[in-house]
Amino acid sequence: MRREELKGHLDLILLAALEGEPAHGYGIIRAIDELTGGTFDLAEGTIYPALQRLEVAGHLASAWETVGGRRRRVYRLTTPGQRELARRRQQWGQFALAMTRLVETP
Amino acid sequence: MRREELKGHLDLILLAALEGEPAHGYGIIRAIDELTGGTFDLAEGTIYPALQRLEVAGHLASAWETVGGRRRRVYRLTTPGQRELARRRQQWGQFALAMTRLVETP
DNA sequence: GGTGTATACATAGTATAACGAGGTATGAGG
DNA sequence: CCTCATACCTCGTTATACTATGTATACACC
Repeated sequence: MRREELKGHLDLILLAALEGEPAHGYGIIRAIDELTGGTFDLAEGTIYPALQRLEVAGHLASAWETVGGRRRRVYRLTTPGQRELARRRQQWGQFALAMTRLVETP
Repeated sequence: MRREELKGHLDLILLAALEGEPAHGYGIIRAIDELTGGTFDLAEGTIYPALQRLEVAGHLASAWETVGGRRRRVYRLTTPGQRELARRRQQWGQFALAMTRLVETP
């Protein structure tokens, strides 16, 4: 899938991915790939900078973990991040509704 | 609405706007604004270059018209443009479905 | 012990496209 | 005349997803 479409929606995806429980970048990539049946096969160069942006913005917080001898940076949703997630969810709903109105075959 | 979200979706919007009958840029802007209840209030600097891109790509064709003493550049959907519209509609469906799966509150 | 694969992180540079700001011109209404 | 709506255009900015590349560990296989 052409990735230009993702612009402006990636943050919502990542915040939503971390809603339930903390996770690390590589794991998020695979989870998204699996959940969407391969529709979103995100590059590492897409995810890692995006997670960093969200942490700088205060929406995520990270901590190092070691599992099976490998280091992971595990991200969790902060309280401001939860608010941001709600805000973006609503925004997505509005966007999708508008798109549907414009694009639906009458 | 933040416009970053539009990236990659504007072409679909414009092709769909021209599906029924030809229209001109300024009119398309107002039609989209009205249909979406103000959610998409697109700037002229967004629309005009986009229409030109689509014409260069062969998906639209344009002709000058004069209505009430004012010149309009009227765009119509070409046959390749209709195929492109169908393709992008399907793509949007896939995108929206994937987003819904990732973002829906469980 | 070497090779390949999956896991896991990171960054530097590029490309693209929507947008902001500015410019031009006509017609109608007061 | 002045303002407003109509109608077009273009240049420069900016945000951000992506490509390419590099690093390192664990594990299986021969």
